Amino acid sequence: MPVRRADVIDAAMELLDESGLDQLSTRRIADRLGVRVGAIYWHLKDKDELLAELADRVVGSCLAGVPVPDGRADPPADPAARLTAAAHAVRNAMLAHPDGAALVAGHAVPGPNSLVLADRLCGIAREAGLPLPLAAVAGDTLLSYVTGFVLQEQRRGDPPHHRPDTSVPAPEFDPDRLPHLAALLAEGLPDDDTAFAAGIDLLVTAVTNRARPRR
Amino acid sequence: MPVRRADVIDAAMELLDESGLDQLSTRRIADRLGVRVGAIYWHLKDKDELLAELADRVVGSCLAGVPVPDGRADPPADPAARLTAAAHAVRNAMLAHPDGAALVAGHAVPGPNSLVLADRLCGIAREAGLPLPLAAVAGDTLLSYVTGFVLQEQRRGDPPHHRPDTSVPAPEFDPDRLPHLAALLAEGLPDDDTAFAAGIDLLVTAVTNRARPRR
DNA sequence: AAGCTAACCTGAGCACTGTTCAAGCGTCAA
DNA sequence: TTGACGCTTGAACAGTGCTCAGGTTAGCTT
Repeated sequence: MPVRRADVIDAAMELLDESGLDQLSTRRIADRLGVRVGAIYWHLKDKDELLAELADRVVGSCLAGVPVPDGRADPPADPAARLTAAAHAVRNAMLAHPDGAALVAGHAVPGPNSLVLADRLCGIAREAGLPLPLAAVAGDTLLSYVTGFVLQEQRRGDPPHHRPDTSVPAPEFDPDRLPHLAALLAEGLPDDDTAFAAGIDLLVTAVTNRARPRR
Repeated sequence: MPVRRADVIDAAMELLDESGLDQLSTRRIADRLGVRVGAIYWHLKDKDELLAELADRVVGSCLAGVPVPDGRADPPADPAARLTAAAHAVRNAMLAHPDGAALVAGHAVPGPNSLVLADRLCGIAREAGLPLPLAAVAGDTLLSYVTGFVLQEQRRGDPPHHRPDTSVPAPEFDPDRLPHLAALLAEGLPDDDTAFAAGIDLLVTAVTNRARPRR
């Protein structure tokens, strides 16, 4: 039974989940499929094509959690809640795979799922009352923020053997030159979940306030 | 005259500016310095160490444009303006080098300049009236957004030989499944500068509104 | 049954990458 | 003169993405 294109992508996905993005080589994929490297390139023209496919799968896996704009007559039910739900769905999808954020951030051409996601976010923003170009910007802002956040979140957490120093976060840390960070460190920094929730809250209230400057 | 550590980083920076991140190899740096590869590894232990240094230089080059929190008695002069100025400075610094965003997004341990930047942003947010943990979140949100935005901005613009199809942005583009994107496309999408400005405006007014929910 | 075509795969190889390390310079101090 | 030390070389290792002429196998046509 021959290997099919989808099999290659499946194998790549498994490999990604097991060992992260930088262990994902064509040779390893071939090994897992019981095949030589050249065979990979019959199904995919590029490694880039592979990664694009993986990235689109990752964002696709969040679409179930992203509410569809309901399109009913106004007022549509709580656009703010739908936007925050969407943001969390996107983050969770990225967190579900090692280097998930790097993957989706790393490739230019948006796959079909990315387009659907962008469309939905824009749609919800419109139902929140934003005019079109601004709604698009809002959706894009939300997405850029989420990818940026998860990117640094995963990069902090992923490196497997990079914790010889469990000391203070910064080796040489001059509290006089960095007064606010020092103060923050003193009263304990928030964990990723609450920081993300707070950031999203900030963004979403910004969007909904922009929609109705004066109620 | 021997090569010094700073020389290596300088050469790497030049190479980055000329040909982008994926052309930046240790061998090429050595060539430029008139030296063999091994010499590089006497000055730097890793390529990662090199990239971290480059990244910190990039964010360092924006610090001049990032206002220092003035620390005067309240009300401090226009924190909103200072935040947007900072955001634009960060973006411009990243745009000044190919793959600048990928560089700073790509490495976990924040260099000294990154710490200073984070501290300043947090400080401005505090002067805008936010309590400490929230101010930190606000600064971080802003940074995550900027890096996320410039990341996709540069990835769209950089690929050197990837424009055989100057057709519509999306090859198969079903306007029924993507109604909002279709509408957006119909009335013309905003360029990067205005989109960024709008996104920052969204974020900054969110921050300042949060500071004073009712004036 | 013979022939043909297309899908799929192999083997070998190219040009490159980051990284290591014994050995060798060159310069300065003792 | 003898060391020691800073800096560099040469050569290699193990891995990467990618290509391609040539082989296999299966199914369809005649």
